[in-house]
Amino acid sequence: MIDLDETDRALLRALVQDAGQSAGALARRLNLSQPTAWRRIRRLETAGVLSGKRLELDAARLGFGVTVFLGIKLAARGRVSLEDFERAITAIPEVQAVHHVLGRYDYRLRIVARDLPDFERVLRRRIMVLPAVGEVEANVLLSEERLPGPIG
Amino acid sequence: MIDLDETDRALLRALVQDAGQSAGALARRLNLSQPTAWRRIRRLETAGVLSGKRLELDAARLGFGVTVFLGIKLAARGRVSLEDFERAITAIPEVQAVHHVLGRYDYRLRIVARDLPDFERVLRRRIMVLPAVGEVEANVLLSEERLPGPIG
DNA sequence: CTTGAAAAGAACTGCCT
DNA sequence: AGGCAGTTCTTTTCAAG
Repeated sequence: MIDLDETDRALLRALVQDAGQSAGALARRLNLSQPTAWRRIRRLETAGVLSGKRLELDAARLGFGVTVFLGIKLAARGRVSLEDFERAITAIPEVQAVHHVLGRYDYRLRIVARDLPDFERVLRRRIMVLPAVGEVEANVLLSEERLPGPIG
Repeated sequence: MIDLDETDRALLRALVQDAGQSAGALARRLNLSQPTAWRRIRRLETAGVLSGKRLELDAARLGFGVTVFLGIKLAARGRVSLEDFERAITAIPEVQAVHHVLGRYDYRLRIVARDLPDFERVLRRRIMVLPAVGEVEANVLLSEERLPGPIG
């Protein structure tokens, strides 16, 4: 764990919103010299704070109009191997994210599908057929907003 | 909605995993010329498929060791304004994402906190005090894995 | 910590197949 | 559509105040 000053926080805040900005552009925005901004960013990368740049895709424009969050409680019967379940679930192409969680459910999945019939196919033929699956709860995504979070 | 050939898909697959690659680097990887790769990426940007590059932060290294998913059902009493609720919830610094969903819950939040006592503070003093909040369910994140999804 | 400058590389443009 | 060669701009690195 590293500690940041206000300038570091400002850099992170700017980069979390748009990672496509150059060190030079950030320097101008924050009234820093270009080498200073560049060195600070490099320091954060080296410290492992910046884990990577990821591309955000517009799923709807690619024909995937439906996003569903699934909560899954594993079946209690028998010894269920978490590794086997995770292997099976990550092999489903429509699964975008797998969260192992504590609480009412054991896993929380983010799934995309072309439309609701397509989602039903994924649910019935890919998810429900897994022997480990117990209770399932679904939430269909209407809209989402990402926020900077407490770092910024 | 746009349709992609195999080359576009390969480009997206590469970029989803690491958005920090230049058009030239991608061209070499996929046996394309630099201008071709560049033109295709630009075409995808113009079409709105690439909605942006976001920086992924390692929350734990920044001192935020706890991530919790909250499902919130709005209170039925009175007319609850979704806009008011969204305004209040997005003003909480610890909230990283707000999903408006259909199903057992109305909203699904991703929240980060320094530790469990800190999360309890956020839950009690920030979330539960909102008049619109009805039923709440929490899932503490143990581990997560992001996958390319069906586009790649 | 800054400026200035040079080397490297990326982005973009026309022209040609 | 795809590629070649070239120009322009930015990033990155280094040297010096």
